[in-house]
Amino acid sequence: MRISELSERSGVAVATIKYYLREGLLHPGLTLAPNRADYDDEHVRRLRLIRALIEVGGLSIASVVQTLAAVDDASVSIHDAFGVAQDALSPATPTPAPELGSTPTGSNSPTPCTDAQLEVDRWLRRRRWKVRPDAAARTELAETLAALQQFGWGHSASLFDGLADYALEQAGLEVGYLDPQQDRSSLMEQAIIGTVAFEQAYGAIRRLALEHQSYQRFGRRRSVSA
Amino acid sequence: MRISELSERSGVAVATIKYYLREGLLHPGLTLAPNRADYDDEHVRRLRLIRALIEVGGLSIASVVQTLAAVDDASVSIHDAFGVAQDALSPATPTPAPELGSTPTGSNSPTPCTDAQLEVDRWLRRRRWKVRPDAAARTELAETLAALQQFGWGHSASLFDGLADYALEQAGLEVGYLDPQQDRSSLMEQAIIGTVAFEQAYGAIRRLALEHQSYQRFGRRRSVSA
DNA sequence: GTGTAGTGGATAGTTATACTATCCACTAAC
DNA sequence: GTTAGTGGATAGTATAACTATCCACTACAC
Repeated sequence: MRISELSERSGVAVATIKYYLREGLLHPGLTLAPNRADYDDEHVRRLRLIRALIEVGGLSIASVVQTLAAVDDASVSIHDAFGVAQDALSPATPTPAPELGSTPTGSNSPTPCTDAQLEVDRWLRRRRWKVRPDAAARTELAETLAALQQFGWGHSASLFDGLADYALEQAGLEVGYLDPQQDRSSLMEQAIIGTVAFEQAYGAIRRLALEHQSYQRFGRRRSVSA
Repeated sequence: MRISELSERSGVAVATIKYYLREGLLHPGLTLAPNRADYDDEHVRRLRLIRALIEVGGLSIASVVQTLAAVDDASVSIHDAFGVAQDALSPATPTPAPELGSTPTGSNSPTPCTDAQLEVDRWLRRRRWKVRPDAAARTELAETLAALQQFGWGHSASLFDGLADYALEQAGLEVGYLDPQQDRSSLMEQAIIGTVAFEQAYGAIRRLALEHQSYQRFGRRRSVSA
């Protein structure tokens, strides 16, 4: 298959495919001649996965590269690949804080992130969840906890207990759905798509549910004092 | 309060505050002289909200503008403001598809999005959820359904039934937590932060739970055939 | 008074991301 | 033997979110 056919079949522009090849998202085709290379169904399949991660999961190209590297590396276990995919979904440490005293942050921000971080770590220990100490989701959760605290949504991580009970159950179903007997790359793909797509799905469903519930509670009332 | 003090107290750089003023995210201070304006605690508070929406929720500046406009517009009901915040959280219609025949998409992509869209709309009707027909989350959910279908995660929206039952319950708790007696702007802020932060929190918790469950199922095994 | 740090406002520049377009030597098929 | 198309390289574009510079001016210290 030539690049133009790959483009047609995947719906991805030729220039974009070339870009993905350069970035290492897509394996190069079999070079038949200096200006002739052969692509196959694996390339179509890979492009579908790439587009799904970008469009559905909102991953950056760099995150996709990392994720696909784990998919392709046969020495990475399914479990470890899950970890990579999960970190790729976390919004890439939005708090680098390069330790410069030049930032306008004076005596403010009494490291609420660290407080929340400790709280989250303690909470995870109480629940006996086996997660890497450096899992990106830990930090992410600590940041959302800090934000919720600031705006009057309670102070302790036990705020998340209900969510966690349900998430554990749901994650069990999702992981259980995967068949360890099928071939490794399909299993990986399915696990990764599941990780990103169900997360988006839950977000969307939650927003629909919130809209429905807020209609029940606040609907038809045209404003609430000033 | 002068701009430098506002910067110190909020931890946002002066240049960034000026940028937010230009973009209309922050109300201008009270102008005392051509080069003197006065900012108050409301500005500090607003900056905290803006940063939380951007850092925790990952919203774009444009989405924040829209959300804050709803917060400030006293004629917008709480319920409608929820809708605005929810749409701001959806990843801004990543499928504009400007109807150009020039795109490389030939006869492929048998509008799976539309099929999934119909399926999602039917599913919502079955559940009797009251949501705007143009809610962004509908489209988003349809897209994730299409992705899940493509990768072998089942075909019907009933895949989401469990998620939806739980989301409904959780959304009820969340909306119920809001006190309609408190002043409008605090209520709005709390509702909006809740919408964005709990969504991120659930995502993070879900990833932690997935990691835990995948450890139980796949951990210690070093790869699964090739 | 005079100097100077800081201000508000405008405008221009920067960095990063994700493409998109152009160029070119070449070649396979008509 | 022409020509549409290819692979590969390189350059350009668009957008987002800042960041930096400039400038006339002014409040306050001395």
